[in-house]
Amino acid sequence: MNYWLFKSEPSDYSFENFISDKETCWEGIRNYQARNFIRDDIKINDEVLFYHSNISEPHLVGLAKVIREAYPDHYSWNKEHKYYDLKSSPDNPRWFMVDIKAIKELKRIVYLKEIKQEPKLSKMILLNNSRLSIQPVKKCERDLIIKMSNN
DNA sequence: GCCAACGTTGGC
DNA sequence: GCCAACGTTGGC
Repeated sequence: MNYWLFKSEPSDYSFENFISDKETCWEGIRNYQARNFIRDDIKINDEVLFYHSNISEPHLVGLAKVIREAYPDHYSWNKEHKYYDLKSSPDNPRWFMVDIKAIKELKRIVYLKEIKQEPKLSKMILLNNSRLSIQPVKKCERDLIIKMSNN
């Protein structure tokens, strides 16, 4: 099983929204690196750390698991949709999504500030490529974050 | 709201 | 295939 971090701006889609939906398709990824993780690497039952970005105190807020592997992001060929891409089509989809299911809120929110202060987490992509919205997390990193959230 | 970092686009 | 211009992300 692998671990991932998914970012979302709470003003777009918060963990609270997600909890009330129970499940969601992770649509709208329009970055090739993130797309490749979705298409090639994210597997059923992988665990997702849900991160709130682009707010005053960015933080990890909850856990989810993958319940459906990559399938084409059909919004990408819907002209009405915000994430429409001229170059994507049903015959040749450029973008993909996975479905995830909410597991639970973390016992306690873990702030970016705390992650930065923890030397063992200094290699996290979160701290080194701040723009990647889907990123792998090492098991040891994930375990430490869970531990932090339980304290 | 600013702006650094980084990804994408397109002219050459 | 280079790289300037431009757009977006996201921390602050």
